[in-house]
Parts: sequence; structure tokens; C-alpha cells
Amino acid sequence: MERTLIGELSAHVGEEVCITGWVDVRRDQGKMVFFDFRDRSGKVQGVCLPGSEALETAKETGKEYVVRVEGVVNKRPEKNIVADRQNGDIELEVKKLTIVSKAATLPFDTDAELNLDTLLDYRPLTIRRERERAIFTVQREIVAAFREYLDSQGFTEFQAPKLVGDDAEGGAGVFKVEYFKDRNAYLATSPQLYKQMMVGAFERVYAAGPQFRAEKHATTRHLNEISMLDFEMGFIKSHEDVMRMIEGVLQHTTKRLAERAQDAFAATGATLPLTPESFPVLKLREAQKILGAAEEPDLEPEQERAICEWAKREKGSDFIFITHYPVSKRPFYTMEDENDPGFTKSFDLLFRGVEIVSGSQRVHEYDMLVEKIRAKGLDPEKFSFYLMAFKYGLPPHGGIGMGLERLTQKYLGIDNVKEATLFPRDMNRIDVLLSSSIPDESDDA
RNA sequence: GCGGUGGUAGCUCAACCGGUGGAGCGCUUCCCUGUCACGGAAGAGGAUGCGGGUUCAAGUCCCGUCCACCGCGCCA
Repeated sequence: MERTLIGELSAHVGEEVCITGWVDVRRDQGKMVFFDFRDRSGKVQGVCLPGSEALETAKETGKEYVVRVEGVVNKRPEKNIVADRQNGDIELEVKKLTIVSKAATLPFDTDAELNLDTLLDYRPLTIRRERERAIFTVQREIVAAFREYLDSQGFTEFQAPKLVGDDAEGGAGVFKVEYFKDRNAYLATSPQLYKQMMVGAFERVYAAGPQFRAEKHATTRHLNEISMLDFEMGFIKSHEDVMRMIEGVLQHTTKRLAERAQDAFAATGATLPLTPESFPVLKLREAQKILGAAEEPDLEPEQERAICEWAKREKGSDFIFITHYPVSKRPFYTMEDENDPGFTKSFDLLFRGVEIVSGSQRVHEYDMLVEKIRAKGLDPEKFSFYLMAFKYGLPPHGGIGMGLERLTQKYLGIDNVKEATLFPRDMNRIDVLLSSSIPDESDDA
């Protein structure tokens, strides 16, 4: 018999169907047994009535067993209807129950709050939990919204390389790769330079993919491997055009989540953010004045939290742009504001207390860019590949980089970014997959 | 890297001023014909992260070490 998805059972009342999935719960009543069955589309209650042929199998079928069930979809009697639950008005009367795969007892409580260590040590299993499925459903929708919106705005997606040459840029800690002959190679910390080159051909581009930072930090918001959402756009008037675009991305994201991830938000107890038509904007110095803080080159984490509270209270927004960071604090490709010398046409976007986006207008004029590289104490020679794009005509442009895990974390009000990361890597955590004992087929060649 | 807090049953936690460890959930066995976190009865399960020290006696105090969480630093 053809498989029917659990989510579609309500259209088959009175019919004989076959479902496959997992046992979510078994409630053994002695002469009869109840189940909750689960597949990718949802859950449904199954009943093994007294005298049923399936009863014997039902008794030995535990949580997480993979099963195939043949049965009849029945309307539930009035008194047994459970409101507020998927398929709460129907149930599957089990006629035939087949165990497809047995399952050992789970080493943690399915519904309880778990310590982060437990959650991640048992990741292959904890992703089955309702809360975790909700988190990564939201994450998928965020990525989909990013692509969908930028596609509608004439952007082209491209694959940025993850292995890059000399660490010409300095800055963030890099992972060195020992492989390439007579050359140092590193894992990419950003697709920045490649995005800019791509503007020369496609004007508007974006890239979504992993980036690597070899920094020994232990915070609730840092990871050594992150999923970055980056875009870069040509023919802009200023960094404000870039700000409008990321605003559009996030408005679209909130809208899409409201339409398609309501269940996930309900499952995590999160609320959708206040996402106004245009986000409040403050220069860094203005923000510091509001907070009564000194004019430092950047905001402290505590100040980021405080200014976000201000934006929510005073402007009804969970998002706020902070612009005009000093030249010293920003990378060489950031354009200085001719109307505000010493400060850049750059911005961070803060969301619910943390920085989720960095962006700016970039320097597009060749001679000025060479000069800026020198001013940062770097060698333009090492940037010749990159500079080629500028030497042969690149329009005014700008763009952003956005951390997917942080964005997911903040959309759902999660405390630690690692909870919003499927397989987080940090100094002390990398999956043990027995990789050293698994032969690599490509080695045989 | 620095500071704070913590590490006790499979999970989540409790154990006062030092006196040979408990609960809930889970697990095992039995009972249960409408449950939906089913319910009921009984039971198993622990060298208290690791190493040293103080003490008649250490989960508890001291030193070291490892790990985790939180904050900071760092962070194109």
C-alpha cells in the first residue's frame, strides 16, 4: 500500500491507509495500546484495540522505533477530541504494525530542558526534539527568505571559495591549511574580496556559506565555523542604499517567518520581532551620547544591549543601525565619509542586543584603494588579483555580511548561539565521527 | 587569556555548621478497555569529573588539574 503522510491523514477519514515513521510516545493500557506516530509532516494518535492482531507487536514497540502502520483513519468520538493539536480530531486504528528499525532507549529526556553539553553531545538525537526541529526550521526559512528577496532584486548567487591564498588582509584569526606547494593557504574568513570582484560582472551578487575564524573565544555569540549570508551591490549612491537593501531582506524574513514558521515560533515560545518599515539609525557618537558613554571606537557588548533597549522603547524597533565607525576600526576597503572626516560610510545592524550585520560603502577607485591598503600597513602587491577588478573599472558599491546562526538565535530569543547551530565548532568541540578509521575512497586513486 | 559559578544516578536537580547520598523523569517486572506528559504497585541503578592533602570522618574544607556555563578580552 502507498504511504500517506501523517499531515494528510485528515483527508482520508474512513479509508484504509499506510503510514511510516517513528513512535513518538507509547501509552500502554494493558488490553489496548495508544501511540503517537511521527513523520516529517506531523503526528497522529494510533490505537491498538483489544484483540487486535497488532497488539503483541505494539507491546514491544518502544519510543523512536521506526514502524510501518496499516490501519483505518477514524473520526474521534466527541469526548475524545483534543483541541489545539494536529490531528486532534482523528486517530489511526492500527490493523497491522511492522517494526522497520528498533531503537535503544534515549539517553536524555525528550521534553526537558537540557544542558548545552548534553544537547550537543547527543546532537544526532536531539535534533529529533520538537524544539530543535523548530529552531532549524526557522533557520531554513531565514536562508530561503534571504535568497528569495535578493533574487527578486536582481541579485545573482555565486559560490565563494572557502580555501584562500595568503592572509593578506590580516585581522581575524585564520586556520592555516598545509597542502599547497610553496604557498600558504587558509580557510576563508569572509567572501568579501570575491564579492567585490563579482560586482564587476554581475553588479549585484550574494553568497551563502561557511566561513572560519580561528579565535579562542568562549562567548554566547561566537563560533569557529559560521554560516555567512553576504551580498554586495554596485551603482549605489552611498552606504544608505545598502542599508535599505538589508532592511528589505529582514522585513521579508520576518514576513516569511510569520507566514510559514508560526508553529516553530509557538514551539520555542518565541515572538516575532518588531520590524518597522525603516529601522532607526544613529551615528556611533550619537548612540554613545544617548547612553552617556565615552567616545570609543566601538560599542561594548553591554552598550549594544542598552541601545537596543532604547530602540525598542523609543522607536518601536528590535533593529537599529549604528553608522560612522572611525576609519581606524574598519578594514581598508571601507569608504571614508567626505562630510565626516575620520569616520566611515559603514554601519552595524544590531538586533535584540547583538550585532548581526556589518556593512559599508566600499572604496571603488583604484588609486585610493591602493593608498588605503598601504595606510593599514599592508602590501598592495599581495592584492594584485583583487586590485585587477578595480584597475579595469568597478562602480561605486557596497554590501554586508550577516551571521546566520546569530540571526536565528536572536529571532528565537535563544541564549546561546550554539543552540542555533546544528554542529557547532569551538576550541573544545568537534564531532567525533571515527573519521580516522573510515577509509577515504579518494585516497585510492 | 582573565574573572565568576558549577561538575552528585541515563537526564534534570537536591543533600544545613564535615558524620558512609535523595527526588522527579527515564529504565525493569507486574496490574490497567479511551489514554493523549496515561495511571497504579514493586524494583534495579552512584567509588559524588580526575589527582593529591587536612581530618577519627570529605559530595561538603584546602591545593592542583580537566571540562562546562556566564561575563570580559579578542573578534574584516
